Amino acid sequence: MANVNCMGFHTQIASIIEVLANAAVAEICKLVDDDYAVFRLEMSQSQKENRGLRRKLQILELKVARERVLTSRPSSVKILDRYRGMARGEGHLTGGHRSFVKPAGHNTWRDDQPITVDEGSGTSTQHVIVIESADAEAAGPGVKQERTEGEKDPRHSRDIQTETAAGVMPPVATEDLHTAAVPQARTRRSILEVSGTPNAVLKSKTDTETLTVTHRLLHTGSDHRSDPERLGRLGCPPASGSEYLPVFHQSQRMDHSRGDGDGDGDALDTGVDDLSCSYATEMDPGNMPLGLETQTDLSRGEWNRYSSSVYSEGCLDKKSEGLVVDEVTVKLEGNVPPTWNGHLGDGHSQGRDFLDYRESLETNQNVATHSLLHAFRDRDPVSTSMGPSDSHSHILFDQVLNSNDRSRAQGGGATSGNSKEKRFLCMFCNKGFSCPQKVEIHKRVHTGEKPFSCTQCHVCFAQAGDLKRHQRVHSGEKPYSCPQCEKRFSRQDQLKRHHMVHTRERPFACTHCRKRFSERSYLRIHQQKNHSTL
DNA sequence: CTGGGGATGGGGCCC
DNA sequence: GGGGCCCCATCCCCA
Repeated sequence: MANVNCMGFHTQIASIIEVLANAAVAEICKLVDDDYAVFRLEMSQSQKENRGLRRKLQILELKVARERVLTSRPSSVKILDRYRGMARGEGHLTGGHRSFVKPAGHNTWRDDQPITVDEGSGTSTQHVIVIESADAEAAGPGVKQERTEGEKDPRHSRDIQTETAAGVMPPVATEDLHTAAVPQARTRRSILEVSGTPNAVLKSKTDTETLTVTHRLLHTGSDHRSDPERLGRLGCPPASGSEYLPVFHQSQRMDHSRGDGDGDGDALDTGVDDLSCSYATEMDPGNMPLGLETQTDLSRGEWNRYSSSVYSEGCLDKKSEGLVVDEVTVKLEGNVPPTWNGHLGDGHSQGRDFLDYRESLETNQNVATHSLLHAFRDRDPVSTSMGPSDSHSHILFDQVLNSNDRSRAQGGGATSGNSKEKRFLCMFCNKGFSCPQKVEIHKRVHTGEKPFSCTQCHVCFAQAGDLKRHQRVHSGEKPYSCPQCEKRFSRQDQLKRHHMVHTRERPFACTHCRKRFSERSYLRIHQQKNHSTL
């Protein structure tokens, strides 16, 4: 009996302890939640303060840049190189690593050639390059100069000021600028290069509007440098030791400003420790359309190649060494066209988004608008490709156009198919797709973007599956064999096509001569040759 | 030798 | 991602 009472007592104690424990846990949770809420509140306040400080910093930088423009002598050619305390990588510009990428096959820089800055070796200098066009005209090509830190050239810490009447300013040059043809700046502008983070900010500023182009590079692993020779191949050289390299990533979209003027997602948020390059471009007040056209000129070649150069750097990064995120962000402050959705960091869009912006400008300013395809055709064919300005670009351009026509012929065009499911439209051809990812892939038809590069033959592909299929060419893998003749094929569709040899199947009949063919293309060729007048 | 047609390789791109 | 279709290029055969 005593044992029974004892057991009951223990049970009661256990239950009490359990209740107390539950209460304690609940109270702890409540305290944690409260503290967490307070912490989040403090965090948000801190973030707001940071944003405010960043804005102030931006304003100050812009003011400094403008003051330098106003106070500098027009005829002077200077480069101001502010040393910010960190040791600059000696030989950064002259060693095996190159600081910018020059398209292969071009020994000299052209006006419209972009210059990709590679600040991946921890350089910490800040360059303010002010270019006024008139001097550039007078001085001729190659007035921009930059010296490594170790050089004692007095021009090292100068402002470059040139003044040209017209032209486009490529982002920046950091190597061998003696050979660089100085771009003819259409407007008076200053270029502020801030080295210290892998962020490159292009700013085109007027009194009311600022176009900020942010190029963010996040490199992990070792510091890779571009090889101009390899860059010559479609602007998409392969990476050694990797099967293929999807260089453009659809992520990071959330980081892009949408032209709302909010600095939350601006380039300065991308990391303080990063190297950044900032270019402030001053334009004639009230001439924003021209200035923006200047920027869109980048998309017609300068910028596209610029970004493709960066893109090429991404290709050079080894897959095994980590993720490479190449991102370019275009930010508009001020009067932003409502249809603007262009940000070069749009995963796969490359310079094409400038076209979108240009299109939106035309729309918003009641300028005679082109169709998207027309706008595309209006562009320099070179800029439609990922590579340098070689003949392949024109081929690619034709391919893009043809593929565009073909895509329409294959049911493309306005919301082909089931529109209720294909509600994601291609901005080029208005074709509908079921999900945004498919649109992104499809847009490569128009942009010519081919992020997947074969490491063995340097051929680039727009889709990963195409690369995978292609690699059987090198591996010799032919998993599909014909049961009739033991002939082997690397692809199933090839086997299927071959199978018609045995079945004598000829499903495609000429309507003019009743001749039959096993493939539609045979029929088409036949009709072109024999019934071309029809 | 030439041209038409067949077979095949391979890229583009949509589903 | 894979399947499938389209297309083009190339080679070969043959009338």
